Amino acid sequence: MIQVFNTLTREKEVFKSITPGKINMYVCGPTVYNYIHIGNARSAIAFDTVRRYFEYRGYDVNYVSNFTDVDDKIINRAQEEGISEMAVANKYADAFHEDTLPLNIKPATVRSRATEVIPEIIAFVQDLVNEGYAYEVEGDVYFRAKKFKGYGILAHQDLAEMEANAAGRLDDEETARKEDPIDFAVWKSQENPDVISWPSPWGNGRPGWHIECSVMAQKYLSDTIDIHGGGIDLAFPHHTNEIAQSEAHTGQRFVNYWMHNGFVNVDNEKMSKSLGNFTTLHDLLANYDDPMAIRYLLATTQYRRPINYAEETLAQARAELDRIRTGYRNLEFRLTSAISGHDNVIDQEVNRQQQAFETAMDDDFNAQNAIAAVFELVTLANTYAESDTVKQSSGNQLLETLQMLMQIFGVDIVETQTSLNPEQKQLFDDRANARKSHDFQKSDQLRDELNAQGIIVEDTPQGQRWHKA
RNA sequence: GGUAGUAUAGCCAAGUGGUAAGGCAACGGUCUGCAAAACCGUCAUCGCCGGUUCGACUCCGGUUACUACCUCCA
Repeated sequence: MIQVFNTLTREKEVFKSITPGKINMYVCGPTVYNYIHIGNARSAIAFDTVRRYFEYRGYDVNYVSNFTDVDDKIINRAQEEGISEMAVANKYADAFHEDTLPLNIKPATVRSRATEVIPEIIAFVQDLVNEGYAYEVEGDVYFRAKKFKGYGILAHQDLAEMEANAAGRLDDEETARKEDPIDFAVWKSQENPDVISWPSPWGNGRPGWHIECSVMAQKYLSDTIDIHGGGIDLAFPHHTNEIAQSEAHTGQRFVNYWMHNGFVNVDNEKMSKSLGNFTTLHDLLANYDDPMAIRYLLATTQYRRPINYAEETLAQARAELDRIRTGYRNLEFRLTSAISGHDNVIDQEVNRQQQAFETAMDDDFNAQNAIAAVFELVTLANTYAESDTVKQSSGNQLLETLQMLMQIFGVDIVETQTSLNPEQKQLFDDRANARKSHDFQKSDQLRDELNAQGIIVEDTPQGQRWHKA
């Protein structure tokens, strides 16, 4: 039984998919006008981890996400750089794929772009107009928020309050056009031939921000989907408006479980584009040599909690991950001289911790409790590796479990296989011989030499071993 | 102003009506020719003030601080 915190009800609810064994989920992707920042990465990782856990639990997950590839920011960027809107979108969509690869984020089952569903968007908007949920004003089409019963409940916003706030904020021109200040655009007029636009029944224009997600979720999934995810800031207005559009359109419930990830903060302050205090993943990866540590940090914090990002927290995450890697390596090496068979005590403990992991993750993806079970396995691996007799089967099972559980977080703890070059191999063997003949001066010198080449040599009761620094 | 969230050791962070998981760092010890790694051990009374209770960090009331959302934003 998996429990999921549903933003709509603000409660943990027992998760039940519409179709047994299958999950349809939609996650809001980035606007591709720049490299994604750590906050975007966190969102992608949070839902990738959710997806991986559901898959581990045997679900077939249909994961749909989008790229918003046409909006004001992209248009501005295109004009600044003197290139087309699509060139901007393509560049940063490619960068997204490139940068998320080292973070081990699984590709979406379907990754759609807004501009790929323009006909569907226009048809959707037309229907809203026909049904009286939307109206046209000089080429713009607005959604009548008030006509949709229950508008704002996702974010628990009070309509009257919103109205008061919206009235004071919007520029007069746009407010004047709308019937009501809280109405929002589903289609935006664009008659300037230098700016990208599509012909529509209301003249040339482009989609409003929220409409693409409603359209894609319906097109690639269904009228009612199991899970819709995104950053907590999207609850209002984006998801609020999606609900209004979709439910007005289909008459069906749009989403069963709304999941929202918490923010990444910098120095305890929100990281945002307007504050300019964001770090792009692109830059971070360029200056950091352990992408798995980034994944570890972002995946092992419960998805709804804020993460305070700093070099120090990343370093701490890396230290934790190193402990897991080392434990894995310790037992892996020990297994080279293990005997066949298995130990019931070990097997049972491995099983127990795996269950603890599942219990934790079942509880709204409580990653911190899950990782605690992983550390129990690490300690078990280390103590087992030090025992006099190690059985192949149990040792292997322990390692496989450790690897599998970390893979749910998208963290690969098995270092890629490398080998010593012939010279290093010679130094390594010479050192073993020097130690055998108690020539410690020489053996220490050889160890230093290898160390200088990034090869760490360690002695164990089973002989010396090495790994990369 | 409205609506939410958070406050647990030097740091990160679980948790629950019955005397505080896990990790990082630190310190002590074991192991080691020396290291490294590992292992063992030490390290908090849970923002503040009241209340309920046999008993609260956990429930209730109040209070303080920080953060977020209220049409740029993951």
